[in-house]
Amino acid sequence: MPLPIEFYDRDPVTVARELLGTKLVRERGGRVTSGIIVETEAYLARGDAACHAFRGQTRRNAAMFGPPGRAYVYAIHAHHCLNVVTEAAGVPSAVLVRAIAPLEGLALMKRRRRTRDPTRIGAGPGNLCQALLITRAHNEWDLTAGQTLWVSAPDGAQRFAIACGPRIGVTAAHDLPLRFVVKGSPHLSKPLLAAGRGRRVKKR
DNA sequence: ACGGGGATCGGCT
DNA sequence: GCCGATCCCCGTA
Repeated sequence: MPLPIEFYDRDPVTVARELLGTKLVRERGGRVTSGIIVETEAYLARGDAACHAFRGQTRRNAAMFGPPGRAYVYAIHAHHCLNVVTEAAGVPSAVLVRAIAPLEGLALMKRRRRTRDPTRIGAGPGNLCQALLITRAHNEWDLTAGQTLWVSAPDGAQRFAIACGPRIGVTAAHDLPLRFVVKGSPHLSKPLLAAGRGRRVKKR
């Protein structure tokens, strides 16, 4: 069962934390590939200079201004990144999915990624989109419909620790701990920075 | 029409 | 750490 719209219609920090351990599923031509989400980042509607919506709505970020539970997919260099849109329409927040632990369709994902190492298949937002064949064609896709691309609750109950730290690859608002990971997962895009070990701050 | 930059990745030093 | 690939999008004119 896909997660319902109510799951997404909450603040992005809550959604980012609760997405950990859920299953991201891609179906194509009767074949399923999927993975457990192990790393996310929240992008806030207000006061977050790193958020794509910070300077208002454009054609690129329009999905973030739409209803919750839709995909926001954007291209960067030769890669794609998948976000889930959070909060009500008009409140432009989202959660970036940064890493998955591969689950179903491992052989197919290995072929798409051109690697045999399972820990590198879904490690990174561009990499997981390559593994699951997610492209800009999925921008604004309704993730609650349970077709082609969706998120579902994990099959069984599981316990894990959540850790947080600064977001990857952003210079603005680097002090905010808006990156969330399943502690100790071998599938993370990068190790979590220890407290006090963030990006060097310019001295004066 | 043009120029610059980016929520990345992988390879190299 | 640094750099290049590679391309879409955005701001400016």
